[in-house]
Amino acid sequence: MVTTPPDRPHDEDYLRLDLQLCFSLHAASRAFNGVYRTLLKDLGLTYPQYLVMLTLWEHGELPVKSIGEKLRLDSGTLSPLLKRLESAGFVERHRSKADERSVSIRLTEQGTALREHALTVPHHIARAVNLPPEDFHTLRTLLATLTEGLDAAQGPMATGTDEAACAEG
Amino acid sequence: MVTTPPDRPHDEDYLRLDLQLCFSLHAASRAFNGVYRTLLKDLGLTYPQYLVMLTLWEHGELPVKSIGEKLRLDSGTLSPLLKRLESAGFVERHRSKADERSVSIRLTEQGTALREHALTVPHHIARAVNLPPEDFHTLRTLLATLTEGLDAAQGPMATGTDEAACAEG
DNA sequence: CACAATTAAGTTGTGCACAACTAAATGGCG
DNA sequence: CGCCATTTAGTTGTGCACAACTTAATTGTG
Repeated sequence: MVTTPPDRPHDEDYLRLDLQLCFSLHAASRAFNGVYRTLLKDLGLTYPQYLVMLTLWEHGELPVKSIGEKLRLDSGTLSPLLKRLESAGFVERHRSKADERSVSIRLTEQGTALREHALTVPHHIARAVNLPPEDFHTLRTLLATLTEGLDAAQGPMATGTDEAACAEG
Repeated sequence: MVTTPPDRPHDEDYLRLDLQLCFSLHAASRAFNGVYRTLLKDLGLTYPQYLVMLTLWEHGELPVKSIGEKLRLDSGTLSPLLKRLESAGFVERHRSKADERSVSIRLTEQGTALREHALTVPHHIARAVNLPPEDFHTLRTLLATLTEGLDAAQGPMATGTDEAACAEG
């Protein structure tokens, strides 16, 4: 009763294809996360915390909202994460004088210093990834296209402002 | 400890590249998850639950371990997930007679019937993704290569850190 | 046969993602 | 000015991922 004669490309084949892409993306994301977890353990950072630190190292002091826009994370994720970064001693939080709704995130000395240790991370990752630069670029472009399409399909873009990362040169 | 490389061709650029790939993958994964979340809401499934159901629809009754191998998920993730699928009425769990350590997961009638509703999901996804089949294939291949490389790098792990808990086989 | 090692599933604790909500500050409008 | 919608963080609750651990069944070895 399970076997269906698929003379035409039946819906069930789409389920199979769906599983393949879902799974690939899901697995790649988790594999990535796993490698970073190992590498970042010494730094005392998780993978999302590392993304936040990378953003701060690149842009300097930022309000929570800007970090959220750049990384597409909302306050429900960022608030506790930043609190943990604060208790780890890597960042400071203080209310903006100009707009007391806003909370600005600033690197501490320790947070700034951590960057030196983080510099070795990309080397390890690059070796682990082991993709030719050209594939690397293709992958990143495809992922960006995919995300764009999915975001558009998901809902009419709430924010379109500054539009952070992924402006590769 | 880390030996500092004598010459360094702008480590900071690597941090930027790292952020770009991390972010692309992370964002794509979450965007994907978001679209599925919306589509699967009607079915009463989450994205990982959908992956499990796809696996069961394709392979029929499976022990927890096999599901874990196919989806690269461990019991810590699967046990509660399957318990939720059970209380939703989509699967049944029962101990194997042959090996009482093993728990076999079987679709209920309701779980089997759900497949009919799920058949529309890939259409929506395909439209949302909106990638040419060729790009689609390239993406999947690159992701698989990436995962393979990362998984390989994860196991043997030869970083110069103080990690000494390496099981060999 | 007894007993240690292995295997399968489950449990606990931490952290992230996200929906839905609250609280406080700001800005617009009559 | 007072009032209300909006904006910005933060909070709560659910679910997933994963490390570390526990429990029970099976296997291997003496």
